[in-house]
Amino acid sequence: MKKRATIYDIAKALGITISTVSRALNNSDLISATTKDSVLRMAKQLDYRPNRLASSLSSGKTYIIGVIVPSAEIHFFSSFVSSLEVEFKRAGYSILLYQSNESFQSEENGVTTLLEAQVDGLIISPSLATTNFKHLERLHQENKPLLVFDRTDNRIAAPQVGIDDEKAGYLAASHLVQAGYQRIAFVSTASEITIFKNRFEGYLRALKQFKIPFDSSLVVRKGMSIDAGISGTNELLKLSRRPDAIIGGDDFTALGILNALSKAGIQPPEIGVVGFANQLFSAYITPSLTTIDQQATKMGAESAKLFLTMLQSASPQEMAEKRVVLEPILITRNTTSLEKQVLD
Amino acid sequence: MKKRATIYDIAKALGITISTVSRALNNSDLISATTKDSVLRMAKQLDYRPNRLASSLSSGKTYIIGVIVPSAEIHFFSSFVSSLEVEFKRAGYSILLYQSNESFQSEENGVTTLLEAQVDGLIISPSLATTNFKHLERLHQENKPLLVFDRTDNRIAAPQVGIDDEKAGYLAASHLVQAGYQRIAFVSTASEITIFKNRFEGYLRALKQFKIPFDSSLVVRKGMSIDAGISGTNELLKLSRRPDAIIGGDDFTALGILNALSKAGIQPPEIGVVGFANQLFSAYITPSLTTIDQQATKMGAESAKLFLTMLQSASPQEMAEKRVVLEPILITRNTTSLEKQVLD
DNA sequence: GTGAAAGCGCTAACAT
DNA sequence: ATGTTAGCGCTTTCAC
Repeated sequence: MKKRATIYDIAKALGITISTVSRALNNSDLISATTKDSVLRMAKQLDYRPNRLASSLSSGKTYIIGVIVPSAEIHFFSSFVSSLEVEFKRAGYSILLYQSNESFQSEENGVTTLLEAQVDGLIISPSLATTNFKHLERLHQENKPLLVFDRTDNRIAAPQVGIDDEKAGYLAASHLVQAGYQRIAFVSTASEITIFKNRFEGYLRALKQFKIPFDSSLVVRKGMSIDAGISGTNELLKLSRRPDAIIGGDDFTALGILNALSKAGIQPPEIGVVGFANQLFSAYITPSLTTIDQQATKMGAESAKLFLTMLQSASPQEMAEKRVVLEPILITRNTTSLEKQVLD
Repeated sequence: MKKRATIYDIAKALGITISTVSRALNNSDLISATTKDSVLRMAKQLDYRPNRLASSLSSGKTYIIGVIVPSAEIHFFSSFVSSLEVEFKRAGYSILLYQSNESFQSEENGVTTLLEAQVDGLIISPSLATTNFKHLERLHQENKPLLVFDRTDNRIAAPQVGIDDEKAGYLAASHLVQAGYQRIAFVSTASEITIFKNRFEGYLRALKQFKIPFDSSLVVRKGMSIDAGISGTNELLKLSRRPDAIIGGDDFTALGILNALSKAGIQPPEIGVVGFANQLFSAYITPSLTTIDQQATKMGAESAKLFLTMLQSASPQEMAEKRVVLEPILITRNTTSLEKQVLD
């Protein structure tokens, strides 16, 4: 295992200095074509590979972006990360990945870890447990770009990319009303996360618009998961005045809802069901699930684009007010309608 | 934006030298408890945060592991990465993520990028397009751990973690035979990737064992995707002697197969269908899909465990022969059987 | 137990 | 166009 060649080795071999080598390697314009050429040639000959660490230490830029997601296993997030990585790679940036696992403390540790690794900036979707944002202020202090996606919250002083969650809730509820449903239940989380509150607001707005009285017994907050969907539905079915439609907090919750309904001998769209997220499976289950698409890929691309401009900017702080709000997309399928669906 | 505190600041404030500070911070045992204490206190007071970059440059260890996957969007891989990240985080390592996007060139670039970032090692599942492994030998040269997962290949000199793919193919085919099917088709990729060849070998072994003649017209190699499943199935249905069961290269292919069968008015298990991967959706589609589970989470955990021991080892090269072979798990569902299934 | 000093490999003024 | 020379912040011998 012989030592890696450094710019010193190139300089020595060529009888020039390291600054010249460095310039040649970095394509500086104040260098002669011949020198540049011989340096490049010698670099290849010595199998030279730059040590980005040394460069980073000296220049202060690592070309690494920290990304914190609740879980990389959730399709929405992996899809987002995937899209982000593609865009960043193109711009010469890499992604250091950290999962908060929906834990606030883990998220704090993540910020620390990534900051110590000297990332050039941080992109995050806060955990469900995150209710204060002090740990994110450190990015400010270090004058490093911070961007929040999906679980946006105006209490965080940073640009944010997400969907219009109020509208998403509205879309879900109004779609159901227009499909003829009247008693629309809502099974979701008790989390104080802004986007979930907003979805609920949208649901309320739709009810109001269509002059449907709000009935709090139709709101169940047991979390978001298959199990939560099942137990929430069972609870709803016990009501003297049952719902005729149920909105799930996400597609997994909706899956649980479908399962519980099926066990009770009810086949949607007899009772309507709407999910959130447009998980891959939602098109393929039977009945296929009506849901709201969150545009993970587009969100990733938009986030990358915005973030790259922040990285150029001398004072990323000034962009803190920036918001990118993508349209939620209602995907109508068989849990709310009897039309034949085709897999695509 | 005042400058971050360094060990120099701590040293100056305390009237001691940076070596002492460094030792105290790193919990060296040849330091007095009082000094250690005062250093820690002062560090906190100055809001000191270590610069891992500097430490890495000096020590040669970054505590960052490069991970190259074909795509972070595929559930198997995101699930693997997620599991890996959890285990590594626990051991103080972070993950630098790179997607090859099934391109050999991109994969090569990935190796370069990660190596320049001075990762402490590399974990990879090679792209479908990867047929030579020179780019991975660089890890050897730098004496850094390399681990291959899932798409294992004995031509790579590195420890490998995967499932027994021959057995997986065998399980799929023998299960079908035992369920009463006789003409079993195989829709997969033409890729020369070892694991796909092995699955096919397993399929052949099952046929042989049950004395079912091999019929090459039942083997379709159009790739693995929903579309490939659809067109492959349409092709098979045109045969004068149709198959009575079809194995798909992965769950998406199987999804396409189901779709094409449904269009042709055929409802499994009339024709049996088996997939690979146990994607999340496979339990929830109708009919639910019989498939082979690849144990992504366990594979991630096993990989992390093995990799961590390699990181301890002075000569990780010596572990190149190490293989961890997980059992593929047959998940029997409704596409091969009429028993009632319950969502779990 | 603590200090002095030489690096780690590169960047970026400043000089020439 | 090229060279000189401080660093970047930390680790790690080697002394004392």
